[in-house]
Amino acid sequence: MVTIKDIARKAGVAPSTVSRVIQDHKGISTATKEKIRLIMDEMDYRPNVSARNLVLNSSHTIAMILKSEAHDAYENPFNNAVYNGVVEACREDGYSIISTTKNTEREILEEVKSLIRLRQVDGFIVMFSKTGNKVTEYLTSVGLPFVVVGKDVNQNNDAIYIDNDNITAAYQLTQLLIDKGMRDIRVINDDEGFTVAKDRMKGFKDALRDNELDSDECIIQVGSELEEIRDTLNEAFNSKQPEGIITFDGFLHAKVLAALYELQIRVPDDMLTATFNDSPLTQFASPPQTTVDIHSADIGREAGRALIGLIQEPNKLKCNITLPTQVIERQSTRKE
Amino acid sequence: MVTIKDIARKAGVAPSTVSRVIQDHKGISTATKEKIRLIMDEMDYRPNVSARNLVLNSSHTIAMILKSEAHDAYENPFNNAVYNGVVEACREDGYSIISTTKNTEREILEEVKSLIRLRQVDGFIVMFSKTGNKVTEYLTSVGLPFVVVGKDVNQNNDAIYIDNDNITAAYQLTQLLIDKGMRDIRVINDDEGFTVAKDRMKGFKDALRDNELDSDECIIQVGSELEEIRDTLNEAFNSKQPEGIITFDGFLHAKVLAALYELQIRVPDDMLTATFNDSPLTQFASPPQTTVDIHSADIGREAGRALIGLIQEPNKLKCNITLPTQVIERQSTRKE
DNA sequence: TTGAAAGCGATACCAC
DNA sequence: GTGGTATCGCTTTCAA
Repeated sequence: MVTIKDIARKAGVAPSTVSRVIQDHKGISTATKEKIRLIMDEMDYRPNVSARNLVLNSSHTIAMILKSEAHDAYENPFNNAVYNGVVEACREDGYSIISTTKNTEREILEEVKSLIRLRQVDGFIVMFSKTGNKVTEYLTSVGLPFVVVGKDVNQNNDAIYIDNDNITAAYQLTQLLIDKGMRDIRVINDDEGFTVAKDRMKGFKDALRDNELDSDECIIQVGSELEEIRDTLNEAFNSKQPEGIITFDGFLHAKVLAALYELQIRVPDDMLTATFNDSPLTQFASPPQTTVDIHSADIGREAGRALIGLIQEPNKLKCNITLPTQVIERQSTRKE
Repeated sequence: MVTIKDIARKAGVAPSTVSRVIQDHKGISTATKEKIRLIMDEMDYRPNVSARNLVLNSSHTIAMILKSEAHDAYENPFNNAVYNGVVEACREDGYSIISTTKNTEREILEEVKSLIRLRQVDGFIVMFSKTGNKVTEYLTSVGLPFVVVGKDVNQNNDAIYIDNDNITAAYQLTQLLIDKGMRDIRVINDDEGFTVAKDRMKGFKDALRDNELDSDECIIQVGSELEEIRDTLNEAFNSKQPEGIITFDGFLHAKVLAALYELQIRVPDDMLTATFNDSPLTQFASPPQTTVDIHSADIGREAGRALIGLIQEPNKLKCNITLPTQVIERQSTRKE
């Protein structure tokens, strides 16, 4: 294996000089820089990550923290897509990723603390946004860089927040259904706690209000089990079957569709359906679903880049990032 | 940060002794072992990974190599599930993972070579099995440990192979359809090259033969685009519409279902459908699909464990691992 | 603008 | 059984 000393010897300079060239240090003549770069290329030199990490006391590793049932987390295409985006961003700069899931905030906090000591993580991507988030509070207090995928609830200037404009997205999706002549539209959701759900709810209600539709009693809260969902829907539809439904997450939506199938409700003939977070689960559903593409992989890529930027330059200005959304209409809202 | 020297000082021993205790070295008295372990606990000592990697010239990192379009690879639930299994196995031993996808074997080979130098990967998980696999040949030649997810095509004793019994699984799935009275069953597949497809094909044909059914002309080869699939199926069904179809991969199957929907072929009323690789895509399809659960996450876990075992003990006997499969019947094959 | 040398934290060889 | 110490590859002062 070729080391920094080999390069130095061949170039007739000291290892420290080579090290400076690697870092494009100002104060090294262009001549030597070029000479040494050439030799590094020739010898196909790659710096040893462990050695560098050791002396810099960093791990070149970031952690991605999810909050949910482990099983669900890894099956939900949204998380996978974001993860892949993060992977991409990390590869560009040679970072590694640790990804963990816990169910409660307490457990997450433990994990975060242990991660900080145990593996020397350089920063965190927190995959959820909530008011009174203990995890972000803790990270702020210890001063470790982190970015949050979600909304900046209380204008936290210690971190970068990556989000879509979920209010507008939900407004547009709802408007699409209203434009189809739907008057009775309901929302299906499984966890009210997250900011993303609140935003989507707001967009939904705003759209109803602007179209002078009533927004009372149009929220259906469900669990995560298929049978449970089916029964809840069945009961909710008992008095009056809505003309259209919007689910706040694509993964949940797949279960809703399976439930509708069991209830013998046909899409789009009996009911229009639409959801958020486009993925194969919605693209290749039967029928393919109208969704809001929130560009999950891009969220991940931006989150990764932002975090790495923060790690390398902790004092840089922390500006939040809002990614565009796009309503994709498919057959689930196309009644002949 | 507490280091090995701090422990040594507090215990009144040399750093080397502490190091030996960490490795549970035989030749250290139980008394000192216990004493030092206590102190390590008290001081909440964690070995520095970078330092250890540096001196051991290892990276504590394994690579997972996929062969397909990047986009597809990360959307296919099978790959994600296997990956999660690998993650779990790696976490147990503190290993990190690099995952990459390339389209051609040439590109993969380049990536592998570069990975070996660039990041000092300790071993590989090769996510495909083929006859004449250049990647496994190369890895064998350089002597780096690797495991293959797939079938041991030519009794390669230099690596561990993790696989299901795909022949039997396909046989059982086919038999299930035959038991439903289906006589005209077709297979849909997108890539014949992989061993897994060959095995499933054999199981399928064996089942037909044992039931005295004709197996000619029952293979439908499709591409990966939805429109393409729809057109191919439409044409294939033109002369005679089969009574049942089996797709060799669950991700492809989702597209097939979407195509059937467009062609206005109803499942299970007009046609029974079944596939491999159970996932949310098949569980929550409309209708939920009969599938073979190949326990993808377990494949990943076993692959990870096997690889780590190989890394830590390169000369240990390399025995292949066969995981069980399980046919799960759902509504797609239940005609009222 | 460059060089010499100390040191990051852990391991393993050679002594005793 | 245990201790002393060179070593891994790189960065970074301090000097020149």
